[in-house]
Amino acid sequence: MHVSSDIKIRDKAITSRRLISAVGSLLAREGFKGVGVNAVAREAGVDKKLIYRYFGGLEGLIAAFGKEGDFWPSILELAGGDLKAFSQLSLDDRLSAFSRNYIRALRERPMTLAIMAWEMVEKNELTRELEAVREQRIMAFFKMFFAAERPRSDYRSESGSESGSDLQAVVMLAGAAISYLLIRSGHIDVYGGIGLRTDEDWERVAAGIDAIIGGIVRPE
Amino acid sequence: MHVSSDIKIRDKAITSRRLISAVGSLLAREGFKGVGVNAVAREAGVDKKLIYRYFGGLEGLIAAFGKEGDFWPSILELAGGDLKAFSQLSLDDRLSAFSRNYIRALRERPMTLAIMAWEMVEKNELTRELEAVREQRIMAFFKMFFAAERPRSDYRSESGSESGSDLQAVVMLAGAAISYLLIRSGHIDVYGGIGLRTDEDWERVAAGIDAIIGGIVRPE
DNA sequence: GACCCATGTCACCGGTCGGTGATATTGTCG
DNA sequence: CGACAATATCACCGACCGGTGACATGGGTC
Repeated sequence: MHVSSDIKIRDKAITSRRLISAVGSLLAREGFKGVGVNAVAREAGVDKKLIYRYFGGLEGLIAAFGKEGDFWPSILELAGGDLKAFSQLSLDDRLSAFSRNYIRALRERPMTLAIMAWEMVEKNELTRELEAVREQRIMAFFKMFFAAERPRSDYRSESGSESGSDLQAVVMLAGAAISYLLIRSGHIDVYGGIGLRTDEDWERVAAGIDAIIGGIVRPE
Repeated sequence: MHVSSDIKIRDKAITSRRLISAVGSLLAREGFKGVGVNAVAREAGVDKKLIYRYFGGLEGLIAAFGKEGDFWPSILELAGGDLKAFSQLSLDDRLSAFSRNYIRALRERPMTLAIMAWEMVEKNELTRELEAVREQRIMAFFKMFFAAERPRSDYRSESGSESGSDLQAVVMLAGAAISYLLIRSGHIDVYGGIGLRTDEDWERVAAGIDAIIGGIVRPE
């Protein structure tokens, strides 16, 4: 009796999804330390043997989780939701908006922050996946909105160095700083006198980035 | 026979030191995941019971290790070895030198980087100790060399915001960015197209900071 | 010498970990 | 229906974990 296909989907597919999403909720709730074979199986309400049967082990399951989820903000989100409008901003407004969008996007993704914390400590299929996606997206984002813009940009380095490479370094430094502070905000409230809790705190951080960008983009 | 005091020091003192330094070497060699009661005792060649007897447990031992070591660069080191000379540099030269000294100091301290990675993930007596020392030193450093300098500094924010707070935010953002990249350099070779391996890579990072600082300090 | 206490050793505990073989259940198809 | 293969469960393994009680040893004090 092939009852079309409605209720009988209670097999491998649904179990696999249960396991995968168990990784996610466990990761969000307890951090990467809580992600073990036994814990994941318990969380999913499924026998751990199935982790080995369906995914070949925890690594495979984690890799599957990495490929499923979209924990990294899209280019669209980093641009603030409107590519056209974003591309028409001035260079420093673009950079400023990017940093704010980046902060907001990550603050909305505790799971991504958990993975980023994991990244600081070890390498696995999940962190490799996140790493690859991020590197690809951030480079695409940079090339789309900043590198191409360089010819008609209004900044220049006053010293005789190559005028182009610094912008990339500065953008990535800003990203690194934001990432560091966001990850650490999970365990501390203040870093070097800078608060890491409230919206106002993060506005101060964003303003600091603005100051940096402002200085870089238009040295007058 | 109190044989002065030469060989008979084979007691509590030496054993405690063995345990403490075992934490250090284990941390440097295997990262914080390798620091457990059994592993530390094995590394020290001592029974683990003594960890409980002498330190009240692993937490106490780790706290003792934290108080012993000087894993955080001193103000002197961050200033480049000569406080007077450093204080006589121009503001942007001071900031530039600071970022380079900070990078070098941390690159020379893999154990400190291991603790900083640990910090990203959980809180314990060691990370609390490092956190306290760092917060104190970095604030003292900032106040000593930058905050006091503010009155006669030559930077200003063009928008109407308070002119002072930004410098602190920018300095801490630079520190955060450097910390992030240094910690991650343990597991990846490139971040956002920026290399994290060779001296030249780190020189590029330092140059990026210079560009930031240059923009901030003299917007004209 | 006898004593005592600090120091160190050993065996053992309960619990959790990752991993696996045997077995029960269930849907599908001939 | 009967047979079969996929799906799921269960019991169990050895290894390691943090933690502790019982005991050996040895050095200093009276």
